[in-house]
Amino acid sequence: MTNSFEKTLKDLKLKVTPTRLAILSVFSDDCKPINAEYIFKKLKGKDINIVTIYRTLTTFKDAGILKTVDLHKGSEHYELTGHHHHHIVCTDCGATESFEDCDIEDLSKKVLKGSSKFKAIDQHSFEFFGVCRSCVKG
Amino acid sequence: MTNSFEKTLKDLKLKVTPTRLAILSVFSDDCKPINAEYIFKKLKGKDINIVTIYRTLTTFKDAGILKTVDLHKGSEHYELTGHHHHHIVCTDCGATESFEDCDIEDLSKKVLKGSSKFKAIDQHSFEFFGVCRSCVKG
DNA sequence: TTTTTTGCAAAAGGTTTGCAACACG
DNA sequence: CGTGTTGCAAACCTTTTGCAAAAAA
Repeated sequence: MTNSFEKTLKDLKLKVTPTRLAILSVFSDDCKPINAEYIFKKLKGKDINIVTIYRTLTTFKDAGILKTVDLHKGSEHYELTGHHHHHIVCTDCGATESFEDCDIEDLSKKVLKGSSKFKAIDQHSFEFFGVCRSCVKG
Repeated sequence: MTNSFEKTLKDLKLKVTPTRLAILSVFSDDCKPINAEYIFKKLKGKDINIVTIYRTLTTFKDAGILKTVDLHKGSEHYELTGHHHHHIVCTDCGATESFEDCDIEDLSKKVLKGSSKFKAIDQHSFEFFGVCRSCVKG
């Protein structure tokens, strides 16, 4: 069975390389937003330069395979695009949980209608921050 | 008439200095999220070190006078706390507009109820990104 | 006078760039 | 073989830190 990411890359006319497949595999292994450093550590054995990881993340974001999520963690976090969801982030330990129930379409339309400056709205950031159960027991 | 920021600082047991008043005046002059660099340039004539600006911003955030807003602009942006609102940001020119109509309390409760990991939610990030009218004419 | 604030220089952390070597197609 | 990808070193940008001098209370 060929890695399904191979097809994704080919469809996007991106070259299929071991490095790229390795990076994508980290995303499917860990279903949460991650940063370059995290991927770098996960792939330590493969001697992939962190610069390559940064470049690959940018390439994948431009291609629409990945998107960035802002978790207030001081570095850019990425996750696979696909189903629309958002996160709750623990401000203590950084743990994340996702939720899907976000009915922002309506609000988006309403806000755009009420706006004097804007012609279109195409993205939004939306994350909750709080304290998770393990941190509250401190 | 004494600057009302003086009282704010005194109430918080923060020392009143020309630098701090100058920084606060930038916030009341420009009602939008701004970063350290912006304040630095606005106060060019006063020879305030940018390190001092960074430190002051942190102090004010800790004191609750300012809060940070994430506008995907590569640097931390701050604005006066006070009334709750959010922003639309132009992904082309960076222009911002604010809106107040955000009914996130209900969703927050619902999300927390549905969460297995989290005990409390106390903050959220929520901004729209789009294209403003002047940029659409490009 | 005591404590906080500020400036300066230097460092830190995350990310990007230039260029040559390499590898996919 | 040609173009896109990678590694390495170095640069860059934003932000933080250490320490001594200056200013607020």
